[in-house]
Amino acid sequence: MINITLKDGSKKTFEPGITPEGIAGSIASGLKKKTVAAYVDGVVYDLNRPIYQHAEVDLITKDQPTAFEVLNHSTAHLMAQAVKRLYPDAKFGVGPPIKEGFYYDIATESTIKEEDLEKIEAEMRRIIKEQIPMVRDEYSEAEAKRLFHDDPYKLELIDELEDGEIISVYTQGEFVDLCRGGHVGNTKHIKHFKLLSIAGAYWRGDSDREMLQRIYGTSWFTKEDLDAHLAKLEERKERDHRKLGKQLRIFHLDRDAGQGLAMWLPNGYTIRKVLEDYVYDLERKAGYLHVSTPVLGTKKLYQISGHFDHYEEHMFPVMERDGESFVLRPMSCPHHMIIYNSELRSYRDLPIRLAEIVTMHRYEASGALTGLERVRAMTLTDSHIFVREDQIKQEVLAAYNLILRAIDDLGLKIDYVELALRDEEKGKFHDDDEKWDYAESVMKALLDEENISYREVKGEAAFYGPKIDIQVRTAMDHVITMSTVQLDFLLPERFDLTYIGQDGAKHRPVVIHRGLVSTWERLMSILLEQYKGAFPLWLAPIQMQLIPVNSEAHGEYANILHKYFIDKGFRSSIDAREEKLGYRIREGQTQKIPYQLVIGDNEVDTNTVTYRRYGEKAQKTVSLDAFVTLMQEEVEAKTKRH
RNA sequence: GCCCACGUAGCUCAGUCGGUAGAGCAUUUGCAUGGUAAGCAAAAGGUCACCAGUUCAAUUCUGGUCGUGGGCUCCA
Repeated sequence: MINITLKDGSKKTFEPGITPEGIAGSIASGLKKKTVAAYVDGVVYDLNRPIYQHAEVDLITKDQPTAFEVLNHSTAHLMAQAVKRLYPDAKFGVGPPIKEGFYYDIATESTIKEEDLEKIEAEMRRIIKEQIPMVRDEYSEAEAKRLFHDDPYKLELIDELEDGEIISVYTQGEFVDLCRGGHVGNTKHIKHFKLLSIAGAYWRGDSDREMLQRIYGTSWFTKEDLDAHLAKLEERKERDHRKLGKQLRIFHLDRDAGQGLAMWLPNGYTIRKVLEDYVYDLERKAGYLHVSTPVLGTKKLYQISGHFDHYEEHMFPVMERDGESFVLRPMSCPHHMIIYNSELRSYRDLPIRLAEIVTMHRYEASGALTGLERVRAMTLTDSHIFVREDQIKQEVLAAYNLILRAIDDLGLKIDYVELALRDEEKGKFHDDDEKWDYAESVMKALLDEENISYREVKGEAAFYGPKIDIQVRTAMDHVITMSTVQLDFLLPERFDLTYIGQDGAKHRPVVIHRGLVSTWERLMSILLEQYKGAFPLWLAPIQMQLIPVNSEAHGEYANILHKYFIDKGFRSSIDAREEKLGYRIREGQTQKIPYQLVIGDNEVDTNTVTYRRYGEKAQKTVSLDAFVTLMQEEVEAKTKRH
């Protein structure tokens, strides 16, 4: 007999060979139904994997995240079996569970088309009906290699396993796959799934290797969960900034204007200008000095900085004129270095915080371009802070706090903070271990002292130094780098930056690179998706729409109000067209204008306005002054509506 | 850049098993004048992304180019 200790501390004895399913069934039949797999001494066991030793067992029930992974992993296998039946030459790469489902990478001479997914789904249902058990076996490396002798992908994976690691193989009817597990034990446990899309994916994620066909799918325990997930995917399409950007006339892309070269339409530019003014003011109050520098610069400038050597492939090609080489700038750091050096600096001058709204151009791979999210011409509020070493901590922290403030004002949420460090890869980072060690230790110490929790990522640093990246999760569930604070000991050296210290000697300043809220392009895509196009009042391109009931009777008063609002600094519009009231209201609603004001006899007679807030059905009549106060307070509150 | 799919009016889409196309909304013009999500009618609007090939004939079939989308790679 073996002793099984359950999670709640209770102990039970079983015959050796008992399975997690058996343990669950011995406790309650309801539990058996809910159990998908189990942790046995910390290792995930299949529902039907026998246990032969004394062990601690923690049953994994359907409501746990691990259960979703197990289910989706098993569904990936189920799909692979179906694919193998339909495409006998198919070989398989990897097929893991992912956050919202699973995928499997497939190599076959045939091209699997979107319309084939239905056929594969049908075959999967057939296999479910066959109630095929998923049986786990353990192999030695040599045995496993014999088993998969005609599958180059599996052989490569086996080769990379640690020596001595147990190689487990799952047999599911005629289908055999190398796999770590765990699984749901039998195909009959898989019920509610859908294959979603087909895409290309490089083998091992390496763009030099062949491309496999990847099928994405998702699998759930209940039909309700599956339907809810599919509805969520639909809902995401409604939030897509490309769709909203067109509907609300925010930006425009045109093939003749250039791929990835977005044009801002009046509505979009209005929002951008509000953001620019907001950031300018925020920085001004935080002691930043604003500058402006050209979009074009010499190639030499970027050779001095080292950018050209590291990023030439991401820059537009060099232009030649008068025997000199020019490039479109991919960033502004070098210009700011030159500005710093344009006069003699004293230790008393530092820190010097230079800021600029910078337009820059980067050559992004054509396949990477996406709406406003990934473009080739972008504008961002960039800053370089020149400090003495003793000022690093206070200035990094101040920049960090400014970022927190801006993200909060925009109504966005930080997902996590990342500390990007270098790794050993040669040539990727500039070569000065002493400086690197120091810079990395300064960043770590600062985060630790301030109790900021963060994830360390090796190899993600800039070539000139470590960086703190602030990651935001978008409404589309993408994690993106919103803001960054980077420490740089390299560029000051390359540009020979100095200041005169208290001792009268020359010293080298340190540069802090700071990106506040990504680029306007990317920020706009995030805000569109975040607010589903219904912008908070302070950002809304049109804040109120005035609708006179009858333009003859009420048009004059409406016009007076309109001018009054404009004078007060609001973005007002008036719709006095000879159209039905309902028609004009509908149009304002589809444009998601925050306030609609209908002006009729009542309003003219009593000097009031009747408004309807976007998203609400109710109408309210208030005095003109009360309305203006309401608007001002809401603009002031930014995203925090009272 | 790579794999797959897609590209029809300003927008959203239908259609042509090869005989140069249609709807709704938007636009323009009449008529209607109204209290919270589409009043009625008419007109105008398209080299069916572009370039080749096959064919008596191509928007439709084939090839290429460009663009867009889903992914992969990349993202200072």
